[in-house]
Amino acid sequence: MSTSEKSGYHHGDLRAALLTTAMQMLEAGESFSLRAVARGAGVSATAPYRHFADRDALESALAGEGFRDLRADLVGDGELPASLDDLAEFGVAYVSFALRRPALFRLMFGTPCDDENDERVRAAAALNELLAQALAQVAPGADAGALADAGWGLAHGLACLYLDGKLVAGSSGEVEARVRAAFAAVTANVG
Amino acid sequence: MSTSEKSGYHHGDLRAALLTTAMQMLEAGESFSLRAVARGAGVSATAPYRHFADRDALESALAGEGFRDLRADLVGDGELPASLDDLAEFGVAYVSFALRRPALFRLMFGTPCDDENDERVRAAAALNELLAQALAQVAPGADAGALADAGWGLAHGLACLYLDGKLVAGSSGEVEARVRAAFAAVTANVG
DNA sequence: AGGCGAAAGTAAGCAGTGTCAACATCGGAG
DNA sequence: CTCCGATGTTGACACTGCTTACTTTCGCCT
Repeated sequence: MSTSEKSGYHHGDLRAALLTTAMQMLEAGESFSLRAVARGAGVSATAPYRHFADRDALESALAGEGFRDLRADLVGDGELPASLDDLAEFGVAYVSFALRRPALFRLMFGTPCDDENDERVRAAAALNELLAQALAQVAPGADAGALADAGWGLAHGLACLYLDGKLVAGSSGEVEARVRAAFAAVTANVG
Repeated sequence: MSTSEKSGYHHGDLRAALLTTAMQMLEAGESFSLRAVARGAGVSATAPYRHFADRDALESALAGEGFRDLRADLVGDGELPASLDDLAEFGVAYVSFALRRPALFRLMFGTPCDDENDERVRAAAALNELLAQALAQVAPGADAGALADAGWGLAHGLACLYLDGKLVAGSSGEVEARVRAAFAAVTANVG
C-alpha cells in the first residue's frame, strides 16, 4: 500500500493503474474503450487524457509492454539459440505467445503502427535485434539478413494464421508440434 | 446504366453498391463506417441492414472478395508453381497484394474471424487448398503438410511485417528482392 | 506556516458510431 | 386492381473518442 489510493481525488498512480486495467481487459475479453478503462480504474472518463494524449498513446504503451514480454518469453532461459533446433523453439515460443495473449498480439501488430511512440519503437527494435543476433549465431555462414527475415517471417506468419484460425490444430501441443515441423521442413539443410 | 437507380426510393441493387463503395473506401483511405458506406451509396444509415445482418457481415463479404482477388493474383498466369523459384514468386505476389491493398489485407486477416460466414470461409479454404496443391507439386517427397504450413506462414509473416513497418524496405522492388532472398535462404536444399 | 501555481481530477457537451423499432413506399403476384 | 412483402426511411438509444471549462489537491517557495 505504498503507491495507491491516497486521498480519493488524486489517484496516486493513475497511469500505471490505467495500463494495468487495460491489459487485464485485453487478456480477459477482447476490445476495450478508453471510457471503460477509466471506469475500471474508478476514475472519470476524461482523466486518462492527463496521462495519454489519445487512445493510440495508451495502445502504444500496451504494445510496448507486449514487446518486452514477448522478448522475455523468447529469451526465457537466458540463452540465445545455438542450433537450428533451438531456433525452432524460438518459433514455438513466438506462436505460443500469440495464442496465449491474442488480443495483445493483435494490438502489437494488427494496428497501423504510429512510429512516433519512442517506447514502442524501441521495444520493437530490441525484439528485432534479438532475432537477428540469434539468427546470425545459428548460421554464421549464410546470408544473415535473408535468414533473419525468413526466421521472423515464418514465426510471425504461423502465429497470425493460427490466431486467425486459418491454420487449425486441436490442442496447443499439436500447434507446437506443427510449428516445429514447419521449421524443420525449412531448415533441413540450411547452413 | 442497367442495374442502377431506377426510382430513387428503391435502389435497384443496393447490396452490390454497398460492397463497391465499401471496397473503394478501403482502397482509398483506411477505415470505414457503416454509415459512411450508406452515405456513399446515397442511402439512409440503416438501409444496409436490409442486406447485411451487421457490420461484421459486410466486412466478411469484403474479406471474401479479398480472398478471391488474392487467389486470382497468385494464380495470375494460370499455372501452379513447378519449382522452388516459382514458389518464391508466389510469396512475392502474396506480399505485393498485402502492400498494394493494405486495408483489405488487414480486414481479411487482422479481424477475429467469425467462422459463421460461409462465403468467407469457403474463399479462405480455396486459397488454402491452392497453396497446398502448389507446395505438394513442388516438393512431392517432403512432408507436404509441414512444407505447406511453412510456405504460407513465411509469405504471410513477411506480408504482415512489411505492412506494419516492422521490416522496412525503400522501394517495392526492394521488397520483392528481399522476399525472394528470404525464400531462397530457406528453400536452399529442400526436397 | 501560509499561499500560490501547476498538476491531476471532474463535469458537460459535441460529433460520430452501430443498432433497433416503427413507419413509408413500391414492385410484382394473385 | 389490390394487397403484401421486400426494401428504404425516420427517429431514437447507448456508446465511443475527444475538447473545453471548471475544481481540487499537491508541493514548493518565501
